[in-house]
Amino acid sequence: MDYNFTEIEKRWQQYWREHHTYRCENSSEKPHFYVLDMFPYPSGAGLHVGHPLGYIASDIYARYKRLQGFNVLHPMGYDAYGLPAEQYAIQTGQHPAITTEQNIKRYREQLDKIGFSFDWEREVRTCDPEYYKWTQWTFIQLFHHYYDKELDKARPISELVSKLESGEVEAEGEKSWAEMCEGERQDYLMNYRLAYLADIPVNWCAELGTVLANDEVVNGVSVRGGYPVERKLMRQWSLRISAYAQRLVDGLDEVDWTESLKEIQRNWIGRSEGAAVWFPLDVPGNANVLPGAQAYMPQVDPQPVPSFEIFTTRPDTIFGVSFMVLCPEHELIDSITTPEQRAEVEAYVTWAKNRSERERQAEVKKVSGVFTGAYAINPLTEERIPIWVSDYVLAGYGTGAIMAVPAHDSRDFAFARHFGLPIRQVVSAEKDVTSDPATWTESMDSKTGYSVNSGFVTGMKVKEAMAAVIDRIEEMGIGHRTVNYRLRDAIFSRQRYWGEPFPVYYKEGRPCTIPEECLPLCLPEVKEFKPTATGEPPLGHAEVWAWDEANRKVVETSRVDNKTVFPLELSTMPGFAGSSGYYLRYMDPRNNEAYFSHEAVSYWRQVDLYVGGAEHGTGHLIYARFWNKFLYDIGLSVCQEPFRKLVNQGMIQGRSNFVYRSKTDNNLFISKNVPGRAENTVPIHVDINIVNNDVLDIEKFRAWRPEFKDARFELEDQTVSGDNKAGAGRYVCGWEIEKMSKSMYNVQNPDDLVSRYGADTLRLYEMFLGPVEQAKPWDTNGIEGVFRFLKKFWKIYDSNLGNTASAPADSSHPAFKILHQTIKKITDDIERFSFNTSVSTFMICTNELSSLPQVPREVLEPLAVLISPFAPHIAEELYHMLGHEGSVCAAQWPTYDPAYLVEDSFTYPVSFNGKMRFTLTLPADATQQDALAAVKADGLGQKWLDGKEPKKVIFVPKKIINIVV
RNA sequence: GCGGAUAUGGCGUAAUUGGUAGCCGCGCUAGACUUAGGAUCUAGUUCUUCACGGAGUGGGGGUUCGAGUCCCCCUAUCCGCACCA
Repeated sequence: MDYNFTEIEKRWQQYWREHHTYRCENSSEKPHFYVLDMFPYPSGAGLHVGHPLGYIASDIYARYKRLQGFNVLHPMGYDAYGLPAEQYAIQTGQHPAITTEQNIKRYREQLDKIGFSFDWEREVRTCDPEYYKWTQWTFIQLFHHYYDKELDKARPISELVSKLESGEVEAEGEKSWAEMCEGERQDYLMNYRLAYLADIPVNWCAELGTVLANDEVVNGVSVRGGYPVERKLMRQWSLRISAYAQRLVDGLDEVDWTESLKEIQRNWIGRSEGAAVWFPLDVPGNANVLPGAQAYMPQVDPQPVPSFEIFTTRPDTIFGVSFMVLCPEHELIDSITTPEQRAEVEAYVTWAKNRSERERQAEVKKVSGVFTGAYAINPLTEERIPIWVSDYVLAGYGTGAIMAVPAHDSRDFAFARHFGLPIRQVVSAEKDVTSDPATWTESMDSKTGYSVNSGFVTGMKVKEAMAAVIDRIEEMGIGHRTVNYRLRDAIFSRQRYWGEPFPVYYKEGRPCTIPEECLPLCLPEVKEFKPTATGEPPLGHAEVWAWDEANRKVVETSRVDNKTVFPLELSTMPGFAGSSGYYLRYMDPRNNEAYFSHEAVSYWRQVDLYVGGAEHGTGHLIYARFWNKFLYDIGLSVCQEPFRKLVNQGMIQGRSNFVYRSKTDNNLFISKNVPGRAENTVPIHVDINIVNNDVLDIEKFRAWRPEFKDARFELEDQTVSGDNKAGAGRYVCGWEIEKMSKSMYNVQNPDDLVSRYGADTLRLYEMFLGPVEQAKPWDTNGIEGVFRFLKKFWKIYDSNLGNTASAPADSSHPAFKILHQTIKKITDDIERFSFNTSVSTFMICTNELSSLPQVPREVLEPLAVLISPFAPHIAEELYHMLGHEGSVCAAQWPTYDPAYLVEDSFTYPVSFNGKMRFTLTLPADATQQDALAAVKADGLGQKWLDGKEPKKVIFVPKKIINIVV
């Protein structure tokens, strides 16, 4: 009987569906294990071969864990809100819900064909009101919580209110809590809420008509679509993720992720330790009349002095400050600029503010700036220091003001050189040795060496000097140790239609959340998906989009009277909203009373294994960790970190094929290795589906496109042979690794491969390609080998099942040793996610078993179980053929018996001076003396010893014999 | 510029702890079977040499009886961040 994968796969997929084989319960005697894939955005293009790579790996692990007796949660769902469906809607008028539904259906069909063991009864979709109810609910909680720095966790905002009322905490700013009216109090609290509304500089993408989060912008253009992004001040919802910066850094120490991904996150969070220092202004006036200045009270002469705060990571270099720089947005600029400089400063500020992000980033190397005419006083040296304005100082980091130490900061150095400002060396690699900075070509940024020209810290090591300067500054009351983070709050509003509506309405211009019991607040219908004529988001078109406070329901927009009926928020939430908590919802996906029950989360706790792409390092994986920590703070989540172990599957790149068209004859195509081809042809992409092992199917090529119907070919030389001459007498195509894309005709669709080779072959082949974490080009050239292996594997069972009815096999049968070696290797490989070597091990095992006259069923049975995580369909069929009634999923993972693996002899490589010369088989318990004697007795040994006595003999039992002569 | 990763036959890769470099597969070569092969099977396949041998894991140096593996320097490619003070 032949291996009929089509029939087998269809049958078992149906069996699994009918028997709910992969249904998973929330309680069990068994230990629990949660295996999760990053859920996909269901795009119109369907699944390509890159998607399943991670899914196959996690599926193998999930199946393996089940066989080992774990209760495994292995769900799947869809990140269904997003821009492409909405862009499509704008172009065609097709409602994104319909497009999304169709795409999901197609994804599901494609996924089902590959034989994954997902518990589909737990499926979630972020666009489903039953799901996004809880996204909205979380938003409401974020709105009503603030970050308590003392307790280092989120607390209800009502606690802050009572503290302010009781006077336990004093309101910062000009007015006390008692003096504020209700509106002012609400505005004040907005500075503390974890979800807050504020006028902030946002990344505005005009083409997409929306703002974007920092991780959605790369090099000044949007990640989706590559459209230009500009800086703009807008009133937007944000999440105060920066409050969690330290915990997000600390948490990385307790998760099992790759070091590179942890580094990406640490980089993104960008923690830096340093000092905040107040520099007094040498300007007439006092703090009260200088907007943007702060008052500080010098201890010597207790007069409040107007000053401003800077942040530095190099307090030790304070003696080398030769100018100060303010960002163009700094409040102080206006009040300190001298009349002579005013025109120039204003022109510069206007220019700098109008520059797009892209220009700014592209021209990072260009130095620009202007002197304000004002001076500050170095608090340690009492020197007068000029204050400049430049856009190399960023408004969003620190205080937007710096002390410039050109000798030891490359940016300050470039600025000083450009404007001819003094450069003073205050750090030296060697003690007391200085050089003239005028001769330098670059600054000395290193944090090693000794302080020089630095008053009381001169001679100290940099590290000591830093501490000493901070101590002095703290004594003087002009600064303190502090930590800054690069991580900014996440902009949470999108001016789009296809996203979660905010459960928010506006009363006198101030946001109120709708009652939790009224959730979900469903996405309304709109006539158009574009912004409104007045520039409002698409929800501005909705006819039924107002909140009737008294009746607690959504009513016609026209009924807004701002007395009982109020306007609802018109923005929607960003893509990362729905994906930030989906892993928790899977634990209890049909719960209508709560996000998830306490019982469910107490049972599953966290994701034990998360598989997905590293491209989410600065987006989803940060947001989800933040979301989870917040839910932890309010008592929902039970673990601080959501994803215990994370495996990043490598990106699958496309492998494009080319034909070479003659430059002089449009119908002539010259094969790759024809001499002179390179100079006389231009490469043209050709559909990879009409190329096999880089050999072009000429007939299919002629049929591919009308302009090629009369194509003529110059083929490879018939006579050459040998390596790399695959196509003698045929047309050989060139190839290149590129992004998988329609326009390059290199997209490989898994469905085609499944129908040609079967899902099991596809699964094995994707794993065989190389380590899961490694990026690799997709190349079908090797799939035949894997397919041949499965046929061979099948044949072992097919030819042995007839003759195994007899007595149990003798345990000395050689098949047992092969089996137990395989069990050991496969188990090890799965544990370390080395699935490519697993496939290779199965091949070796199959080759060895095939060479035996017969294989006992005591070997065939565990082997079927062993391969079932990798190739579940064939495993089910073989298991069934062996006489089992149920699914192989109910079997037990085999364990190896070391008794079968003991060797009574070992073949030693014998080296002379470290070079392997020959091998020698000795008993397993041979000693060094035995080994040396055997070498001396051996003919080859005598030859290499050449009559000399060995100087040294290295003998490592069961490893090597090395003789030094 | 900073941070991270990678580099092994014609190709994808293996070598888990410093111990026979190249397992497994593709491709290629020769042969068997066949009307035929994009089927199946057998043997071979790092380079060089008739052979004995020699060389060989991006390049250079080092540690070691022994290095693909450890250390130092360099090169190339990929990824992330990028005026973050």
